[in-house]
Amino acid sequence: MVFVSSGSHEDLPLAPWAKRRRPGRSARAPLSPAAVVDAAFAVLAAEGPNALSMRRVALELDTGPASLYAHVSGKEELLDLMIDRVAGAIEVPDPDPERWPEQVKQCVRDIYQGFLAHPGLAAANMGKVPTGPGALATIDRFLGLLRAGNLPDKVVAYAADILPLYATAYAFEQGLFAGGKTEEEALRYYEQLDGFFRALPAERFPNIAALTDVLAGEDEPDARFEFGLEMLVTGIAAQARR
Amino acid sequence: MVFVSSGSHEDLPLAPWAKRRRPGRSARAPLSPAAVVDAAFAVLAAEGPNALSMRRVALELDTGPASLYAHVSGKEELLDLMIDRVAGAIEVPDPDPERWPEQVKQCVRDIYQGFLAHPGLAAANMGKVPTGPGALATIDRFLGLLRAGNLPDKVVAYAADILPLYATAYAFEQGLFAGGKTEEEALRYYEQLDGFFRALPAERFPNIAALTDVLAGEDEPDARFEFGLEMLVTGIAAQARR
DNA sequence: ACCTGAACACCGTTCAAGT
DNA sequence: ACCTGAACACCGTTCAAGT
Repeated sequence: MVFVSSGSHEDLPLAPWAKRRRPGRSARAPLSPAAVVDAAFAVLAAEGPNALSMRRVALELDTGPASLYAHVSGKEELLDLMIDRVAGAIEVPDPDPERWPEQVKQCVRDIYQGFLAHPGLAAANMGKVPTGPGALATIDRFLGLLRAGNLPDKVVAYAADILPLYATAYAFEQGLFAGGKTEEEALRYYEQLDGFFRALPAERFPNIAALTDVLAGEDEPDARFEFGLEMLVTGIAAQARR
Repeated sequence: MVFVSSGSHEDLPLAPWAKRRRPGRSARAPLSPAAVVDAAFAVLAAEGPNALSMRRVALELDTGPASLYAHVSGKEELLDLMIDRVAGAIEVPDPDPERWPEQVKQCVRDIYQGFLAHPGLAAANMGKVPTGPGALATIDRFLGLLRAGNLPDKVVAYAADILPLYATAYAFEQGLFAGGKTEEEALRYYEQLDGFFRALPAERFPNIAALTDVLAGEDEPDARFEFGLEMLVTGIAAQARR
């Protein structure tokens, strides 16, 4: 789990000589966009994506929902700010020609892990062109890495779109699937699903029946993610100029 | 645009001797799960995904929201039923070894187009294992097509997951992007975005600056979709047993 | 059995009023 | 300027009551 936070020190204990604020809003830092985003991450981590509402974030800050709108234009911008932190936290290495395919793959894994660690953001990230400073910095470095693969510019541009889309979509899917399920619940769900597929009439669904075992064996999402990733990166690398 | 409907005849004129119902709920077919799904598709087509609420669907049927719950367990099931129609409408051809890669690609395109034509369903489809009759039939035929590629069973299983995920994610992204935008608005948005990227400081984002032209030229989502599709299918085909 | 009005427990957002 | 209570216009879902 990646911990994402701004540089604020609000969890440090108060120095004894610090003026205590009158209670009402407890001794918290004053509101700011960063504080709102911090609170949103706290809510997300503590109660999951379904609890991530303006009202719940306001509660986290001991205030009413209207107060947030002085620092954030709305829920969409709040999500964008959260996404920008996650995107900005992704570290893209300096290109090393010897390890190029592995470097690209690791970046995509990091995008995947970043969104998987913060369920609810993957969905909000799809269909948007990132314009935040964190995302732009990461994208620029990622473009730099891709360009080191000696690819035509057009392939670089396509790859820079498709690889993050793959990582984001996979994280969205995986996050929804695992979301709010305990280990035990997930196991139960898998068993039920397995039972359902085994109970299907084989004459009507012959291919499902023939593949039930291997379809059921897919409780390794990582292997499936790697399978698709390997294909995409291999395909991209194959377009290198000679 | 794909038209999806059940076999009901509700748009036929009433025969003159047919008993007119007392007005209150106009002369409509009685409620049924299929009628609810029909109404939901009508709302989606007329007002887009944001309008697709239980309440709006109920209004379409001249009734209150509570009435829907006699035929559908909730919004999630309604979406599942809608998805099952879209999935069931996808036609998977009998395998033709000579045209195998093209056949697979066409199926993925059809999934993409199916979800693109019904925005809002792509998001709801992610992270779910399909269990409806329409989707199962399509999946079975798609598995049959994949198996004709002489692939190891495990590759068939992975491909059957990743290809629809790609199509669904792409449709989700594209649908969000295009969603509710007129042609003119979309063009304006592209211009603004182009302006934004050109205004970025080149020394801080050198790779974005170097690629602005080719990044901006990406107003051809179909080409990008095909680029990724080609890679995935080529990569899958390459795993055929010799 | 099927349908319904009314209510419950939520949303995001706005706005006039406070300090 | 920043914050707030209250309200507005929505949600999905439940439930007792109708027919």
